[in-house]
Amino acid sequence: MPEMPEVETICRSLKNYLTNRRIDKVDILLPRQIKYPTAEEFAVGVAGKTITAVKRRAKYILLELSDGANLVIHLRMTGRLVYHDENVKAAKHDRLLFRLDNGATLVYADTRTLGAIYLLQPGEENRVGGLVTLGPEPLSDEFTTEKLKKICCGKRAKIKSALLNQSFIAGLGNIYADEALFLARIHPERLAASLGDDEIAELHRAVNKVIADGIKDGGTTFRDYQNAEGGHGSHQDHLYVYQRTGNPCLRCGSPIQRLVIGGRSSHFCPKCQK
DNA sequence: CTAAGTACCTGTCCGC
DNA sequence: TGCGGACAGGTACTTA
Repeated sequence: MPEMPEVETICRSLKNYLTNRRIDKVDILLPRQIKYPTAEEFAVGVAGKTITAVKRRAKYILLELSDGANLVIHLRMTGRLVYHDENVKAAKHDRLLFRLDNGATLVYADTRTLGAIYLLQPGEENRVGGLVTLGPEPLSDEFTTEKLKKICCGKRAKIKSALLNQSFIAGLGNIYADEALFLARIHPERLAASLGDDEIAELHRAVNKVIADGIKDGGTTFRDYQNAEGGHGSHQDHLYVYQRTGNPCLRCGSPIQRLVIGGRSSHFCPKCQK
């Protein structure tokens, strides 16, 4: 569900709520969401530890603990992290309840249960493959036009699929990939290697803009996404193509079309995007 | 190595 | 009303 702007929004709030809070204990309602170590070891490992920092890498949330361990959370499609002031009881889709030293509860809820949670001790950072192989992030110094050119060069994959590959660029998901391609006027089925220098430059600018706009709007809420306060974002009101199939292109008025590319639905303007 | 297809889950919506 | 199928902000695994 959440892409980089949604995860960034959540992390900015969590930083305020969680920094220097101690986890008294964790109630694990669905052990299989913990991928490493075992649920029992996880519970023992976090109990009594203080959260010293809240960080984000791509779509991963990292809670740094006082013993040097890292509590790593990936929300996948429907994961949510919501901070409650009180000692709440478990609701329908709640999977983990972190009880904090100030009486508050950090709730991890996940309808589809696809999310992944890890506790990594110092030296175990490589346990999470997806974290190790991440490419550069939009808006970072490493994500330059030149870098994007190198990423696309020689790739026979369609540009839409390439944008979703986290080892190429880290943080884009299905919404923002479609939005960036619309802004750059590039058809999602174009092969990455076929893009010219000017198109690469446009795409680089577009990726940075859609991600920055998404963060400014506090993310995109379609159904499941909630921020750390349980509220929603507003970027769904400013989308160009995503989930706008049949509606007029905001640039030329042509009906937006939908295609399945790499198993993911893709939305684009057949007239503007070449 | 790259690229594509499938599995993992639950819930909602739409057509028959 | 029920039932089947398509679909949903993602990634890991298998196959070619």
